[in-house]
Amino acid sequence: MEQLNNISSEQELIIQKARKRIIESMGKNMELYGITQSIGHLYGLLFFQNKPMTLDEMREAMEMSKTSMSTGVRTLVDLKMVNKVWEKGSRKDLYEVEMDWFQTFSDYFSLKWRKALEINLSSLRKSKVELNQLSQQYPDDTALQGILQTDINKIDEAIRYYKWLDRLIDSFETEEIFNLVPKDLP
Amino acid sequence: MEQLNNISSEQELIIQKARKRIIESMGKNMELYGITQSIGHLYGLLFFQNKPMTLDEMREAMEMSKTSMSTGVRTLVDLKMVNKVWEKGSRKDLYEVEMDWFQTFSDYFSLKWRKALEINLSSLRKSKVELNQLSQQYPDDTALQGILQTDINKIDEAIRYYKWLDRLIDSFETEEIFNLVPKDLP
DNA sequence: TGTTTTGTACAGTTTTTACTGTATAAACAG
DNA sequence: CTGTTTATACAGTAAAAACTGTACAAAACA
Repeated sequence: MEQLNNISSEQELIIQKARKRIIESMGKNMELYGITQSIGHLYGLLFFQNKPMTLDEMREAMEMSKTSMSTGVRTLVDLKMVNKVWEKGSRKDLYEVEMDWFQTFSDYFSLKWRKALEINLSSLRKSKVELNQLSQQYPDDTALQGILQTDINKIDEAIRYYKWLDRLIDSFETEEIFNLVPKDLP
Repeated sequence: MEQLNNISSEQELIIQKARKRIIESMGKNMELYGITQSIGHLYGLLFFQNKPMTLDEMREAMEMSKTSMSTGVRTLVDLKMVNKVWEKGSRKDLYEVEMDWFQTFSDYFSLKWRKALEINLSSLRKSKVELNQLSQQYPDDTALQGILQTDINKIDEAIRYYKWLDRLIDSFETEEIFNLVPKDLP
C-alpha cells in the first residue's frame, strides 16, 4: 500500500487495523446498494488507497481473480461509486472511488427509484385507462362499477405516491434536497 | 377472487388483465426492496385482494408451497408492507397489505439506512479514536502524520455524510419530509 | 382432557448467482 | 506492421439462495 513503507511496522499495523475495520463494515452494509459483499470490500479497499488502482493491484490485494475484479469494478463504475481515471504513461486502466458520498447516495437512489417508478407508473396508467373504458361501457352495471371503483381508487392512490416519489427524486437530482436537509448544521 | 363472481367473464377478463399487469410490474421492481420476485408477486396479489387472505388462499393463487407463503408473508410483515389482522371466527392467520405507500416507503428506507448508518458510524468513530491516539503518540513523525491526516480527513468526511443521512432519516421518521416535499402539489 | 387444525422448522432439491481459468479481442509500443 | 500487454467474453465450477414436502409443535376447539 502506497506510502506506508516510510513508517514503522508497529505503526502500520495500527493503521491497517483501523482501515480494515472500516472496510469490512462497508463490505457488510453495501448490500444496501445491491452489491455483493466482496464488491463492497473492493470498494472499501479503493477508498483507502490514496492513488488510482489497476486491476492487477486489486487482484493481488483482494486475492481474487482478475475477471472478478474486472466485473466488480465495472459494477461500481456503473453505480458511479468509482471513476475510471487516465494517467499518461500507463496503459492499464486506473480506478479510484468517488469521494463525494452525498453524490454517490443521491445518484444511486435516483437511478433505482426512477427506474422502478417509470415501469410501475406506466403499468398503473395503462391499466387505469382500460378500467375506465370498461366503466364507461357498462355505466349501469352496479356490481361491475363497485369493483372498478375499488381498483381505480387503489391505482389513483398509487399514482399519487409515485408523483410524490418523482418530486423526491427531483430534489435529489437538482440537489435541492441539500437545501431542505442541509449537509451541515449551522 | 372476492366479488368477481357477480360480473360477466368477459368483464372479469379485462379486470384480471389490468390487475395482472400491475402485479407483475410490482413483482419486477420489488427487488428494490430487497425482496425476491415471487414475494413481490405475492405482495401484488394481496394488494388487489379486497379482503385479508389466508396462507392457503395465497398458496392456491400463487401455485406455490405453503411453506413459501409462510416465509414470504413473514418477510413482508417484517418490512411492514403487510399486516397480520384478526378476524373472529377464523382460526387461520389473515394478512392484508399496508395501503399507505408513503409509510411503507419511509419505514423501509429508515430501517435499512439506519442499520447501515449505525454500524458504519460506529466503525468510523472507533477507528478515528485509534488513529488520533497514534497521532498524539508520535507528534514529530512527519511521514506518519501525513498518512494519519489523510485517513482522518476521509473518516471525517464520511462522518459528515452519515450525520446528514441521520437527519434525512429523522425527517422520514417524523414525517417532516412531507412538509419539505409535500405529498400533493397545491 | 383429547382431537383437529394451522403455522413453521428442517432437510433435501432445484435454481440462481458468484467466482475462476482460459482464450481472445482490443489497445498500444516500437 | 508486428509483438506485447491489458481487459473481458465465455464456459465451467463452486457457493448461495429459493423453493418444496414432511414432520412436528402450538393453538383452537369440543
